[in-house]
Amino acid sequence: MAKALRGHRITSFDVAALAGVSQSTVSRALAGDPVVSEPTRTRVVEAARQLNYYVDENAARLRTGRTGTIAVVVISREEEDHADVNPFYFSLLGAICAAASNRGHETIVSFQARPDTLAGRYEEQRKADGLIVIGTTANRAAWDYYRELGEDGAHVCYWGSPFDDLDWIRSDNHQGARLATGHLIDAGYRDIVCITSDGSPQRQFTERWVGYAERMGEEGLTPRDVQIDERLAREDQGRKAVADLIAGGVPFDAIFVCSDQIALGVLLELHERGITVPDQVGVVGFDGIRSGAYAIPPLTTLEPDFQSAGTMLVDKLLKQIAGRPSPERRVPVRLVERASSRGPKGT
Amino acid sequence: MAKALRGHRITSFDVAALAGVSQSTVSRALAGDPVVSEPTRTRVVEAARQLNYYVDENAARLRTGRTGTIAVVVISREEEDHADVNPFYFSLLGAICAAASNRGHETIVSFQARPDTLAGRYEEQRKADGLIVIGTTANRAAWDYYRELGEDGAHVCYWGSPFDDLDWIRSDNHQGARLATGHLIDAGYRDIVCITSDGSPQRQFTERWVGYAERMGEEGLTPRDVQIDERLAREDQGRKAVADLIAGGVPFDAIFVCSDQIALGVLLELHERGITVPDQVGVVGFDGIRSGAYAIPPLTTLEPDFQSAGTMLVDKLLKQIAGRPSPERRVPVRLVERASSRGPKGT
DNA sequence: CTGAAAGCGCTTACAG
DNA sequence: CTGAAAGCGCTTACAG
Repeated sequence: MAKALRGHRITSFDVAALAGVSQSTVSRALAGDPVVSEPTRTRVVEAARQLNYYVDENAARLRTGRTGTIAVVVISREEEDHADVNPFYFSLLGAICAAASNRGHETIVSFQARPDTLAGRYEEQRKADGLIVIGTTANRAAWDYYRELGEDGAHVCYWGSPFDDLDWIRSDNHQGARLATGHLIDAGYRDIVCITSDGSPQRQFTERWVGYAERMGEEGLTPRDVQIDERLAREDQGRKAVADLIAGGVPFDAIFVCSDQIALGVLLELHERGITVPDQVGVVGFDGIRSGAYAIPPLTTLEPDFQSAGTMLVDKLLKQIAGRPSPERRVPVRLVERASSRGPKGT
Repeated sequence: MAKALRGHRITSFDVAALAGVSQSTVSRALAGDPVVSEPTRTRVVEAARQLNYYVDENAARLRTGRTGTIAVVVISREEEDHADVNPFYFSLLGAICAAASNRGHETIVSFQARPDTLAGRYEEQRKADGLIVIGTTANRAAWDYYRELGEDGAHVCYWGSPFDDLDWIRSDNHQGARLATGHLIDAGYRDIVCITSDGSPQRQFTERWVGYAERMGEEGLTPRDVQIDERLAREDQGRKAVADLIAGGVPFDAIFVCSDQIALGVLLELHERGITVPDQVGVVGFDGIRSGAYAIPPLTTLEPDFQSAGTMLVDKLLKQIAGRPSPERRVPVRLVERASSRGPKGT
């Protein structure tokens, strides 16, 4: 078998010779063309097995023009190490690869950060049929680059795009924020603030803020926001927001944080200041990253259904390629109750 | 530009016509062949830019036989969700993709878990020039599958292989374990136990145990191990090991845990039993996963240099493909001191 | 149901 | 330094 890889390459002609049929019949038989008779197919398959033959995908793709491949780009911050990419995107990446595989597609993956090395001409190079872009919205240069790609006619789908007009999938942020806020209210918290950002390109934060504010209003409570400093690392954004909140002197007994990564910083800062969670202050995050389960204390959060997220992204892209519309945009989220927030009052 | 993707495909013949040269000159010019004169190259490059032309990689690969692509397989447990893959492997995956990109290679990524859908004939299908396998050693069927691939002549490199005879890269486990043990000893801990596994395929655990035992011996201390139950999830392995340790009645004041994931369970169990860390018991993990930084308390650990790990894996594979030997096998690790262990005595 | 032939778009000896 | 031509290994009309 080593010979098959190292020496003369086995082609469909070799299989044809062994099976006693023509090369075109080999191609049809292995592609599963129903026009081939069953006895012939059996002979061909057996010959291919004996010779350890596999179709050369480059030749097949050159001929058909289809690649059966999806490119996935993970955008990170320019200064960020690859080991420090938000684990949320790693989980999403895993789900996308799995979903693509379920649909019979290969995935080529690329981490992109520096504006001078952005790459995405996958379709022009016939490396992929389309592109899924995920990752931080903090890297504006990257988002502008991929937006342009789409305008040039490439097939692209996004997770949580900063641009509303693109083909995107997002968490059900509105419903999730309502769930989080309702959960805190039910637990007896009243002075609930929201750590968010409305100046950032991160539309998801705005959507979460709106859901929170809406639910607060329904209860006759006043929504109040603390804006993060986008220039800091996520964790430090959380620390600083808590410092700002306390410096502002407005009383609070719970915090809805629009991102788990930021919430981890919030928990650290509260801990260091001797403020006990969940007794003095309840905290709820958003995203369901696994670090939350080991935080001080374990973080209540809203977790999107990653498997659905992967499948929806892949299916949306495949439909876009096929020229069919796909209305689905929102991934369902569920509340994961942990120790950073009390349970419903009286429980 | 949209036309370039949607309508007639732009080829090197179109570029040749616009630049007023032959198709072969276009190919040479864009490939950077130094035989092409500078004025000619400039004209060709400009024509390609105008037409938004990119080389069809399928045609190029068919012709050259090289793919410029590395396949990366992440093995997970059969029952495991893709969102639950050990974050260590996600960090490693990011580093591998980055390193491959630095070497001018594309990466196709696949998550593999179920034994009936294992896939890896990347070279036979001419999808990649070689394969890097990372992930849990708990999935024995998967490791056997990829081992066989290598025996069939495929180019494969592994992270932390259960098989010593394969071409692998691992953390410098021996040195790391010595660092961890020395750190605990310096802090004044004496009854230091090691949570590990010697029956498992995970050779790295054995290597860490050996380094720990060696360092203990040098200090005249008795090494003692607690074996994990491989059937459990990593976190539960840690919880159970602590329970076993306490049930055994042997005194301990520090634990060196051979994996961060297991250590997170250890911390939770100690916390729930009211055992304070680092005062009553010091804890050190291994792997440098980011969740450790948010654990109760933040986990002291040994972190491999992920960037080196990615580069070493890619370079080892490329050398294997080129038929050249590569002696490098060990990735340097550094001690990351956090609150789960005291500092050196008197500090 | 099967076969002979064209052609996908490149790279690279070969010739000049 | 540049061009004409062969050929990589398939898929798929077309013919029978």
